Amino acid sequence: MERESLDQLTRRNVRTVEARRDVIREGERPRAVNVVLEGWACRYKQLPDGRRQVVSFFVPGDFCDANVFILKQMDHSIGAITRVRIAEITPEDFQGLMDRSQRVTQALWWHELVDAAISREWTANIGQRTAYERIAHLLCELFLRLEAVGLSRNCKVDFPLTQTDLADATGLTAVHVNRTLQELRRDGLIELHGRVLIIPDLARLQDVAMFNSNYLHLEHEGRHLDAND
Amino acid sequence: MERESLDQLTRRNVRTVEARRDVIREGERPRAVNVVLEGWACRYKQLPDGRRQVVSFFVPGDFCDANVFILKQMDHSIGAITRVRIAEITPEDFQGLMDRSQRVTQALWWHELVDAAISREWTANIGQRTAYERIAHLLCELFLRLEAVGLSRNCKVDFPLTQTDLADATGLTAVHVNRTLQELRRDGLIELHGRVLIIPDLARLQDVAMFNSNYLHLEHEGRHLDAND
DNA sequence: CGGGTAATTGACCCGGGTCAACAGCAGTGG
DNA sequence: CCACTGCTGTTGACCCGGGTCAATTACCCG
Repeated sequence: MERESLDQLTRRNVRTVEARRDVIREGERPRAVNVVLEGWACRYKQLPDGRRQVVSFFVPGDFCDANVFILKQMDHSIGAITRVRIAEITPEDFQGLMDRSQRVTQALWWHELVDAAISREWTANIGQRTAYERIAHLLCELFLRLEAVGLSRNCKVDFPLTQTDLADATGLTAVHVNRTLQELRRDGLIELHGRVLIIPDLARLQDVAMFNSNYLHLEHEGRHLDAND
Repeated sequence: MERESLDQLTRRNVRTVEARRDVIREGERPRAVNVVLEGWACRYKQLPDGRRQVVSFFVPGDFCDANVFILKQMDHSIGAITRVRIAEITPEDFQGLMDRSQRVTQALWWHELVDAAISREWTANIGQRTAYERIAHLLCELFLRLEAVGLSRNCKVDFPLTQTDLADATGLTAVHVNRTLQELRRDGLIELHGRVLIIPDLARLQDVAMFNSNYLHLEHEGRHLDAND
């Protein structure tokens, strides 16, 4: 039942944003809760001098901040990586959703908590790991998240990020990402060509990345209320 | 009225944790929402090989994750920096709090959103800024947060972090933090001796740090329901 | 086939890490 | 009152992971 009311809302206001365009920009007033239905997007922050940091990726099923509209303005931008289809849920609809069902509210809190956990993991990733471990870690995370929403097929996922995207997300330069990806390939940990990523032995990749999936909290029932699963 | 019911809850189960002890450890099941009443604490994550990343600091008034008990286990630890007094709010009380008042619920969401925003800012800070900018940025943030809860007095705040804490929070080594603090002192941007931090000209420090306070969302009313203000 | 984006390579450099010694100072116990 | 211990801060010498700059080389798409 909750499933259905959510589905309904995500069908109402759908818009499409072209690849490499912004969904919403830092400084703007958030109008709605965005749900990514299709495609990839990212949050990013930009320093006055142009340096750019991607602070999270959105894959299908992800919410961009339940309740953002509580805040007066965006403190970061959301950009489309590929062309994305995005559902906008108005504050009223969103409130209604939470009023109607305790379970949906729980699921939304769950999603927020996981989102926060991912963000902290990124901080630790960038702060402590070497380039090699760091990229391996990010790939593990993305792979598992895609798998969780049914977007993997025998160790293979669609992977639209450029090396520049990876660089902006890991705090490295594109040149160094390039070299590091080559090492990962050479070591047989990944296959990455064009838009396809293959991780032949996830356990091994997790190992070198010191990846512990606990922060994704994949076992909880709450996740089954995600927009896509 | 909401103010009072919250105050009441934070008086009920208070415990004290000594400096440098853990409040709760990664892997444990979260039992309650923790509110820091007094002292400083931090969240941190530790890699299997010992590298440690502090992913946030808690100062008086801060909530450690509304609703954490939704999750099955902690994906990080919370450690006391100084001796801290912490109120534990049980899941039931917490739920009651939210059921009783829409405004409190909003304030809690506000707090979660700000917490997430801070976490993202840290990611960007570590990913993009130089050591000098990075430390300056962290000091700006902490100063403003302390000010917001009334813990500053003419440009001066109590500052119990060691250089090792700063190192773990910024992804630098303690040695380099030491050298960078000396530079900041030499440039007249900070005075830091013992447990006292003085920022004679905050605007100037913000400038070199490229610090934009928007992510703290200080202007919102919601913050006035924090445990300490 | 032309134009643009993304990936790759090479040469060189620097911010910050590492290692190791030492200084300052608070607490503690004799 | 002083020696002892342990933590925090400081300094110096040396090194390396990753950045910078600049030129190519795929690749994709119309």
